[in-house]
Amino acid sequence: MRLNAVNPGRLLRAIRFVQRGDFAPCLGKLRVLRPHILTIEKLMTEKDDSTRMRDERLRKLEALKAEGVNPYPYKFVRSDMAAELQRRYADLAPGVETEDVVTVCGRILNERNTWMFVDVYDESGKIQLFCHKENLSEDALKRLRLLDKGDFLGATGTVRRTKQGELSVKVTSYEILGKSLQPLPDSWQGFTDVEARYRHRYVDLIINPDVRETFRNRSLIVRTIRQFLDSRGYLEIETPVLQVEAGGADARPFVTHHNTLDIELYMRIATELHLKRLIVGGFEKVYEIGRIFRNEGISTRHNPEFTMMELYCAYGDYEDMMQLTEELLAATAQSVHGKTKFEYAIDDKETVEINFTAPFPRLRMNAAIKQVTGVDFDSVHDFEKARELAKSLNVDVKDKRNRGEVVNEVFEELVEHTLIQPTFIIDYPVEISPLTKVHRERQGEVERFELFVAGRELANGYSELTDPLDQRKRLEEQGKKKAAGDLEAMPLDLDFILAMEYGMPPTMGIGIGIDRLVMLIANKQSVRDVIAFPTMKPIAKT
RNA sequence: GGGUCAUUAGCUCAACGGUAGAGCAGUUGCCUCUUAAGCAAUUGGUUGAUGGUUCGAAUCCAUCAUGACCCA
Repeated sequence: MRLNAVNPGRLLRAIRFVQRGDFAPCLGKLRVLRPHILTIEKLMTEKDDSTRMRDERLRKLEALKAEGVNPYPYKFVRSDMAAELQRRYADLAPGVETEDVVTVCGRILNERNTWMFVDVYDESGKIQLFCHKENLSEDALKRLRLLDKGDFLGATGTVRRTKQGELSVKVTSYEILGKSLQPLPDSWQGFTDVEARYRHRYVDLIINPDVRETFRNRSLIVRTIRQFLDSRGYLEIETPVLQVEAGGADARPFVTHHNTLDIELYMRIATELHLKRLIVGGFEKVYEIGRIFRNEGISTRHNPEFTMMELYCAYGDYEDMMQLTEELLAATAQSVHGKTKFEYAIDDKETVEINFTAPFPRLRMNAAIKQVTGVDFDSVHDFEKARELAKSLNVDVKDKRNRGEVVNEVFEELVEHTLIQPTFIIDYPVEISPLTKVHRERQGEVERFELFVAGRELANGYSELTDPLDQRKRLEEQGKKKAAGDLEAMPLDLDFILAMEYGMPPTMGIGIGIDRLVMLIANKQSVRDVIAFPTMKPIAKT
């Protein structure tokens, strides 16, 4: 270790060597250290910038308390929201003062001219406070200096519009409603660090108005779906998250443990099997908007927990289901945009207008593949030939075990990303659809559709398999896959089969990924932008 | 899982082998005035972590951590 470095950080490391007793290499240089000892001691005792800023706010907090002010009071009664005032006084001319007294409250995000002008934001928007010395007591004026950006404030005063045209409340009294101890990011430069925004979403929400907008839209979309379905007589019923077997989809579940039963439980990967039990039980229209958990990778398109809407309706088939889906999706787009067409940025370069106006085109999977590649899988019936064909298209199918998986892989690899406008891909291979009725006309296929928009899967629906004997056979096939090491294969849920043996009416069903739907309608490219608190790796403690 | 890039003050970013800087925020004055925005002064850093190379590392190398993008 050489000690002629003057960087305090390096010196500190040198000190550690000395503390360890390893000072032989630096004996001759100790004299160099002496002038820096003070710097080092300062470094070791002084706090970093963020702590000092917090301390500054703590100082103000104590000062407030010393003056008998409770910086965290119990309640505050306001007369008006900011946006309501902006509406009501939209025609008030610059420079005009009213005698209307209002009381507002919100978070301080900006201040100008040493607390003479204070921008307060409530959930609806902004209102400026005008704190002039002629309206405030000397104490109140002085106490303004104990405020910080980020504090919650309530204020009473008269409404006026300043000469510069800003609607303001001329403050006669104010009250601190919640002291902030943390400095907010710079409001002009913004808060752009993606990781920090997800980890500290509350700060993101304070600083970035479009983030609040996104979650308002998300709520609106979910509410629209509920209203749409409720008005058609659908019943929302909650099904278990904790299950002994996690079935209904191809995915690896999260495993958890029940202490008193001392058993492993799985978190659901779909709501399908329980909602269908409800159809057996006599409900004819059921749905659930619920959290699903899949133990998979994390990416811009995948979060381990996400929200899915699943719906089942007796006596309908997949054709009826597609029709309902079109109407439902049109309604969600309408609720946010007021129309069924909207812009979506597929990537940095390309923005398209997505058209959610019903009806969406239907295209058989094999026809879609033929359209893109020129290859017609309708005429290929055996596994080996299908595999050869896929290889000729440069699609890797070495881990595929049957013709259906190969065809699906070709579709996902080559066709899926080309489907920009809403398109129903219909008639899937039977091997990859263990819960779907076989096609009434076409051998080897099932009555299943998936809806693709902007190159991504958005929904998945079928004419539900209701034949218990066929169902048992198909799940036994899955069991073989599982035994062969496929971790995503479905388990054999014997109670589900038993339920079906009691008899089940023809049923249509669908699952719609709510997060992906919100991404589309809110024009977001990452699923983390539409999940308030996305799953993050914990930061390693050092 | 693989590749590329990123990580420097509270925030947004410079410095790319030679004394770690700016703007904003913060603090202290003065000023009762404003729309990024009054004026002036000023504090603030173990450059993500750990090792290594070097006379000298924010900078080069290795490993790790976290994230973004692309691929699987």
